[in-house]
Amino acid sequence: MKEEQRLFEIYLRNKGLKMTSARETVLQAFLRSEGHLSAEDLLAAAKRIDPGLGQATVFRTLKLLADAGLAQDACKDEGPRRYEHVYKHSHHDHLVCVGCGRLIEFCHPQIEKAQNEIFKEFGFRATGHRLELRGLCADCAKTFDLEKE
Amino acid sequence: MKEEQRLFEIYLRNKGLKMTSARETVLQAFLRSEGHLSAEDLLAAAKRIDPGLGQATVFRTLKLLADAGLAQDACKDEGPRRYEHVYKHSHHDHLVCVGCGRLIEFCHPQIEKAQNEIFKEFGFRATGHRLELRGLCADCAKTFDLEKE
DNA sequence: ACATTAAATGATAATGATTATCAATATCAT
DNA sequence: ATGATATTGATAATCATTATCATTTAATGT
Repeated sequence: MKEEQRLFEIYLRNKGLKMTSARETVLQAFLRSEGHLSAEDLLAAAKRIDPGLGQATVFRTLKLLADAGLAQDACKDEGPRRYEHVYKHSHHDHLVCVGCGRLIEFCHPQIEKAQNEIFKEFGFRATGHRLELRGLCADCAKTFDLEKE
Repeated sequence: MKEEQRLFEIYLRNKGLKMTSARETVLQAFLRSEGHLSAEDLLAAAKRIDPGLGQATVFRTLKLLADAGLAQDACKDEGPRRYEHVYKHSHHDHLVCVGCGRLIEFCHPQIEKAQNEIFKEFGFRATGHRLELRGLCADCAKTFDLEKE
């Protein structure tokens, strides 16, 4: 809990930015949450702490959190952008059903390894990666086949 | 060239939709293009074929193309959604520099293989995947380190 | 503590991308 | 050709995000 706050403070200081109560509120709301959340979600959560909080501040702070490496956006094709935790949250990739939207999180060390090879190959310093597999889950595949006939 | 058109026609027929000249125009424009293109890009290209074409039609048709499996969206975090070719275009993954935006396309058979294992493991029928590695290219990493001091 | 300076805030307007509406038109099966 | 229905382009509407701006707030130096 406190560790992330410290990281955020350090990040802000290095950038010549200020730690404000509004930013603290947003950070708290973010840390208490789980899963993929949009700016709107986070605004709602943060307003439960400070009802006077402005919407724009959430957007702004969310960007800072991402830049600070505490949040990253979880690539979703529809709707608003969604963020997820990075710090002290084990990395996972996504398997999503294009039929029903079911989302499975998985982790495949071999893939992670291969990715690092690629970063090295192109002389990149890794900052993140995102792997999204899309397909039909067993149930939806069944339904889909029936529709075809 | 013609093959994609046939596929699209079949797709439309199966869905009870109609092949119209507007859709043909959009498809032609899409097939002639390369790379990642937004709805706006495609509208511009399609208008060179038929200046009277409406913007909404491009959005609508692009969705159909994606649904038909001819296009898929190339996940980009900023700006409008962008689509890329699927059919008869070899799959590639993306390595993007968060500093300068440089985009490298690569292909790593081992990763592809591992992905198929995951689909199998969860009983999914694969329809697509997207892998995006993000980092700093050598040049930007250098600049970045200097800034810190 | 206090003043100073620059950044941050919330409200609101503005933008950009996408989607909904709708009357007129075009397509397909018959 | 005819009729049923999908499609069109124009426009308005919506959704997410960003810009603007007067006021407030935090960090720094005294």
